Amino acid sequence: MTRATIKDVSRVAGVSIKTVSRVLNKERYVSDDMRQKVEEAVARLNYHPSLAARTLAGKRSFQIGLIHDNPSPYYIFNMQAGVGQRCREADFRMIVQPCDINSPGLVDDIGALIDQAQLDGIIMTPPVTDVGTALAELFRRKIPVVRVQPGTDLTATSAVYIDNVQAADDMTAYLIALGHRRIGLVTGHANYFASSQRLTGYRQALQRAGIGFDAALVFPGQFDFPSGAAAAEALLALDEPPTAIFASSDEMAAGVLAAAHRRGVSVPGQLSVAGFDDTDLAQVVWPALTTIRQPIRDLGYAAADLLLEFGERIERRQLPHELVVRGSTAAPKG
Amino acid sequence: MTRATIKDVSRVAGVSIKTVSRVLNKERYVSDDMRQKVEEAVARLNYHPSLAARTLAGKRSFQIGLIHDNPSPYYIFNMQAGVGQRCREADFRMIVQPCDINSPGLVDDIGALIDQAQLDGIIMTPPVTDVGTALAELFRRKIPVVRVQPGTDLTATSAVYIDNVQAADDMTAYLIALGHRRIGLVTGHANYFASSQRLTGYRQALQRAGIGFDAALVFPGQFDFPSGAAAAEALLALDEPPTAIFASSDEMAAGVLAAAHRRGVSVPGQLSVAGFDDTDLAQVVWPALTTIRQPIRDLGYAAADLLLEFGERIERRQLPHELVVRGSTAAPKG
DNA sequence: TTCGGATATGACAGCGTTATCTTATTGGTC
DNA sequence: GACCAATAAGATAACGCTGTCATATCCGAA
Repeated sequence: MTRATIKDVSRVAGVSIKTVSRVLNKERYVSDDMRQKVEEAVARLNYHPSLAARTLAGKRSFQIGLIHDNPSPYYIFNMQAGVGQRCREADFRMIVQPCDINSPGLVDDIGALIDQAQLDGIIMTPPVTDVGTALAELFRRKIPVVRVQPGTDLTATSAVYIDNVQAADDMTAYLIALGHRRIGLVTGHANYFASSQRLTGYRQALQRAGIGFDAALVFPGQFDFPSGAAAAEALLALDEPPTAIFASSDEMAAGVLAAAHRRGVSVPGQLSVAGFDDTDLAQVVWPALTTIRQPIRDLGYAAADLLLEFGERIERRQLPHELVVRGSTAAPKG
Repeated sequence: MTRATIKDVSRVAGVSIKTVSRVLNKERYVSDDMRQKVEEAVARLNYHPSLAARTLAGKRSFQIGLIHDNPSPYYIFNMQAGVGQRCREADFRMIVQPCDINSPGLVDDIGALIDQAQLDGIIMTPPVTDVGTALAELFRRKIPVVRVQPGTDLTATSAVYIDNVQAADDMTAYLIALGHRRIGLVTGHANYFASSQRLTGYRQALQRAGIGFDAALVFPGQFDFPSGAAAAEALLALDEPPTAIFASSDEMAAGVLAAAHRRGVSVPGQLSVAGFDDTDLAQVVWPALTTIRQPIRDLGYAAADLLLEFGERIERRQLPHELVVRGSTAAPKG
């Protein structure tokens, strides 16, 4: 028993294959009578149209690509979940393509992907969003693109994002409100525009509170655990150490926690620690992290939605973030 | 400028399209002369064959599916990375399909996926591996299947796996060697066959050491953080609490750590804690977890390899696990 | 010298859809 | 009552490849 084709359906339903095609594609000018006959035949034969044939014959492939170079399992998992759900709703398929933004073959790989699979659209996540050569290639091919949290050419493509500046401002202001005056900041990887945005938000909140900016309290990180731990070691070794450390990712915040534990510094008693992202990690370390919830899954859903709803038309959508207070922050001593 | 087709290549190279096809598919009976001409033309035109056309015309689709219903971002991320890498090497594409093993539409969804995309093979991860109806559907379609860590019908399909019994035995024996006699066990979700296998390994090691099995020390978990914390609370509240707790996943071990922290029980001073998997998590909690390294990425790579190398032929491959000692375990006091 | 298998290339049908064009049929308007 | 637009359905040609079959050449053995 081989799989049913559109011809089988048309024979069983007693109509032409074009009519079957019309029903499948929800085109106009089909009588209810015909539609019903076709739908019955489809169900009876358990017919599923061949994507390959649809792609070859038509202009659409019913597939979109998700391109990323992101080492965070949590981020990718949730992004895929969001994009995947929207795809399922539209009966589209999601092709996931990890890549390496430093590879010389990056642009060719992306081009090959689009050519081979005839993708209907592309979603990119940071830091791929800001690779100029890759963007140029996509423009050349005139393929609809949605970028998640782009850092450059903001109006060149559709985009979904959160307000990183405001988010970092919120967290910093929260720590200030608790009574902290010396607040350390561990920044993120320089490849990510979000890193500098968060620094901006941090400075903005300090300034509003009339607290001077102290460059000695800002330490560069890579978004990962070791760099968070290293930054904390350095910050805690200062003559006048901070009473709170705001890390630009939960992973780095976990590193800060580990460094504090190692040094016998109690959290939040002697040191408040804050993260960013609200990944699963935030709730499985001890104490649980005060952090900024970034709706990664929703960002993915929204990205796919823009692609499917608007295609080439450029649209932008900002999603809300949220300050989540848990056990890792408290008022400073004294 | 529209994309190049095989006709363009054949024209530029001055050969028939069939010869181009032969070169592309690395078939026999092509002279070096021809091959070179074709390759030059392919490069010059930046030609990438249409997957849709290849799938429609040929017997293969150059796509395999990865079906999972697994809530662990880390597991999925690494599995995808492994499968994805092997796919890239073979110029195949990976279609990721999350699913819900409790959904009544599961079997239909899988069938639709295979029909629509004409997949060349399927990889399944636990617990989907052991859903009888889904397996039956795959057999009906005679599609090559590789299961990762299957729990039932072990010889029905190709499979890749680690020796869970031995791994749990190794960890338990290690704790015994440290001097522990009362060792708590937090088991995994009942849907996963690995859960009972690990219990078997635990009992096996106890028995070999002449330590009686105490059912009060075994607590059911769900592989997640809250259930680990709950289990630890219960175990630590016993009249005679264990000096070590072996959790069947790192997430649960993190829960155990949190419970210990909350109760002021020092780790590893008063309580040793061990996990399973060696996910990223193991190194970002404090203290870092002693655990069993499960080569998830390698399992994915091996699964794809079996599919691509052997197709329908049933093959099995066992991969090595590894005991990783970190700071969360030590000899018991006294 | 002849024959046959291995090697090398091409012509062309067909895969299962969608797109285009054509052909009714219907219903409202003047 | 004639005409035109809107509606409804079908016939058939692509789409870009692979599979099949036909054909040509080469080389070594009988």
